[in-house]
Amino acid sequence: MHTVEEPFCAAAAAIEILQQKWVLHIVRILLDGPRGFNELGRLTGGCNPATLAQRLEHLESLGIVRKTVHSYMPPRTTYELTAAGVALQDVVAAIEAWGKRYLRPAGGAGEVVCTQGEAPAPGRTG
Amino acid sequence: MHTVEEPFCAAAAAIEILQQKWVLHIVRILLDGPRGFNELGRLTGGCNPATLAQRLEHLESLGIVRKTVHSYMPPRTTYELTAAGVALQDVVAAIEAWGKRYLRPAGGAGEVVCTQGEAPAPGRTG
DNA sequence: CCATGCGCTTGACATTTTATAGCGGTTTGC
DNA sequence: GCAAACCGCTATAAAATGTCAAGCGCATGG
Repeated sequence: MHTVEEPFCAAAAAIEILQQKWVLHIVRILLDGPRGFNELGRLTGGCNPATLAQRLEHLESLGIVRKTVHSYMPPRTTYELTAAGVALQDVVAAIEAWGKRYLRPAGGAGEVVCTQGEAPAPGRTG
Repeated sequence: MHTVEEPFCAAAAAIEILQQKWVLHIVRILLDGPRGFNELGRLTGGCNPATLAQRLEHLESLGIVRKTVHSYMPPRTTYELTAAGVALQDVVAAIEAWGKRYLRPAGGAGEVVCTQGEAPAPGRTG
């Protein structure tokens, strides 16, 4: 679609994959162990089957997720991370660390970053 | 929309913010220094003004980005990261490291993860 | 037996992102 | 001086994407 100026930016390329809706959630859940399709959908926080199937297929084609069919009937499948997928733990860990440090439980109107140590300014919105 | 089972998952909350389209790109660019609106749009790889404005406003309300209007006329505004925003460098760095390690320049049919170095398994990535 | 759950697809719908044009004005080029 | 380009940013419609609800074929639990 674009990306014509830079030869290859690893960060930008990785971001393109990870910023897709639900991807980071999927990885995060899978980091905890193999999961089934519906189980994964629930654990991600409610990813619908259509999107989940597409994300999973994409991640599988990328070699980040591995799909294992244990039996067609009754249907029993598990998704797990490959080595490349497990390596994303560093990313998820960094995100979680950031969240723990700068995000507060959110009262309801969206998350708010706590600018502790920052914002010497008098204004609000911190 | 959801999140009813867990009291507060920092990782999930942070992911909700970061997985929005262009957010990670914006942060990545801003990590390199303050930028103007249109400049930012170009550097992100072509984020359109409508989305960019919305993302910027959201990030600002979150306290991740700080907007500074130097002059209304001629219009001169700069966006830069707050301390919370700069802290995302760890996340971007982790993403970039992962990308460098597991992503290859992509021939054209989408990026492909290279499972080299890892995967002590006998078969191929499957 | 009937309801439920499994993995996953389909189709209609809602939300999000995109492209394009434009505002008011200053700067640049000729 | 005038036309064009650019600044930050908004409006609009169209396209892309994500969501919901239902369901297939079958095994299990009440």
